[in-house]
Amino acid sequence: MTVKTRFAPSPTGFLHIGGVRTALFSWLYARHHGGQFVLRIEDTDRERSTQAAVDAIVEGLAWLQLDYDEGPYYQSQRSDRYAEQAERLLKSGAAYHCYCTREELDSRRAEQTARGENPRYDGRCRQRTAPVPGVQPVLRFRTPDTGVTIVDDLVRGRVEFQNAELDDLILVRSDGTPTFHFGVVVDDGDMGITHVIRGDDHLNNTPRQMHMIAALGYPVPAYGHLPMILGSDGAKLSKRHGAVNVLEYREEGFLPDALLNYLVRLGWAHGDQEVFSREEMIRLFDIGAVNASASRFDTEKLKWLNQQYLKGSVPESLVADFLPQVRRAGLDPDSGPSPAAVIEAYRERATTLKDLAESAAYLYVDPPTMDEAAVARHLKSAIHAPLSLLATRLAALDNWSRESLHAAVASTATDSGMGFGKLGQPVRVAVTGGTVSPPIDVTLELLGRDKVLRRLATAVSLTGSGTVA
RNA sequence: GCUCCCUUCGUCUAGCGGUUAGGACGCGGCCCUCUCAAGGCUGAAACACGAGUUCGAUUCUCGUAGGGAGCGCCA
Repeated sequence: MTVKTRFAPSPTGFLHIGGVRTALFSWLYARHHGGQFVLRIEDTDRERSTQAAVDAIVEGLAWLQLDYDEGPYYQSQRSDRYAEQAERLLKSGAAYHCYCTREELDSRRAEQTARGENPRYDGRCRQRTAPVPGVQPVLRFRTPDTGVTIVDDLVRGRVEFQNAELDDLILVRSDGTPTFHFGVVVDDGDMGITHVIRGDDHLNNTPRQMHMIAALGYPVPAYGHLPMILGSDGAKLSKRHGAVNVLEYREEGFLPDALLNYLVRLGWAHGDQEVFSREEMIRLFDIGAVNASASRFDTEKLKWLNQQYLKGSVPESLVADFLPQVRRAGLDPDSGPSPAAVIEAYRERATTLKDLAESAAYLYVDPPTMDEAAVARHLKSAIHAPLSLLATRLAALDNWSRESLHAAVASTATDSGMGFGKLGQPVRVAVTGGTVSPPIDVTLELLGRDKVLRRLATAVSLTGSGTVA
């Protein structure tokens, strides 16, 4: 049997991080087994579905490179098929018309709740033979009253449900549109889905869907219900926890592989391994090893992983994602050194591409923003002469390379009777405006001769003016 | 309320009857060092509770407590 899984989001908002994890596990399962992965848009709720949300889903999956073999299918385009299957169920007696109004249903539910019962449809229209004039009926599925339904869940194990606890679900609304439950079942059947991997909020719906899918004559798929992802405080993940929209992670400068790597470790592990390439994820993923308990989203660990990926990447491969970050920081990429060189110098001291761009701002802005406290501390009159000597030597340097720059700084320090660090830090402040940057030779090389000489000259006059103690 | 699910360091997790309960993030310390990082070493930090089963429970069973989900003509 060829494995076929699907990701079936409803386009009522952006693609959130929990959805991505579901998509990832479903995709991994398919890829691991050499099967197929389908994208299906569940837009039966026309009111809340938007094209913008569909676009965000497609774009998010594309960014993460979670590729699908079929789709996107749209439930809104399959109405005829649902109507056809509804008719079949009605004819076979597996479904029936229900004329109860919403008001009646609501008040009965209220009574049941008041009595401490599980609010559920009482099945009274099962026996009805004649239509009720003036009422447009819904179609309900006749769920068995007795027996148990066993869900052999891929992640939960065996879960039993008493059929008597299950009520008759609505398949088709009074306006003729299919409900989510019906759409899912018909689609999974038609599309030949063999493994349904989804959030565990659907576990309770599973036995009823199994009955429906069997009544329709489809083979019942295997199910795997994934635990939720919570916010760092243990509450349901929401906007106040920071980014929940995947595309915001791109804007924040995270790499897609890092995000996927982080997500795959939420609820799943392979021994002590933390870093997984895509190929390793596919090869090692085992849905049977997925945890049953919910986990919290920890941005700190994501950042660490992102840095691991930054360090491990070839700088050139990050350029395309880096340039937009430079622009977003209000900087002009053309006013700085080669992007690959900046990435090379910074990738092990940045957690995201965004902060990489921000920390490198002095390479682009001329003159750089000066940190006043750093200036006061490091650019004192005592450093005037060494700085001046260094400026002279650098101006005479005919090879602007890391090695010769390092030699120039070192010899200047020696000749000035000071240690390398005593000179290095003032130079750093002079040319970057701050106290933090890559090694001084790398920094000077990156900045280039013009900027370095200009900035040193400024510092030389500043320290020699007598206005700084 | 009813049904179902979950419970190992702060967090993500390994463990699948006998372990000094391991790793990772974060946090502290030390080393390295021109700053910041990175890297190396290192420290603190967990089996929710109570009964069983067993020679022996983190591990198996049942309760309790605490979390979560579902109970819509939403998905």
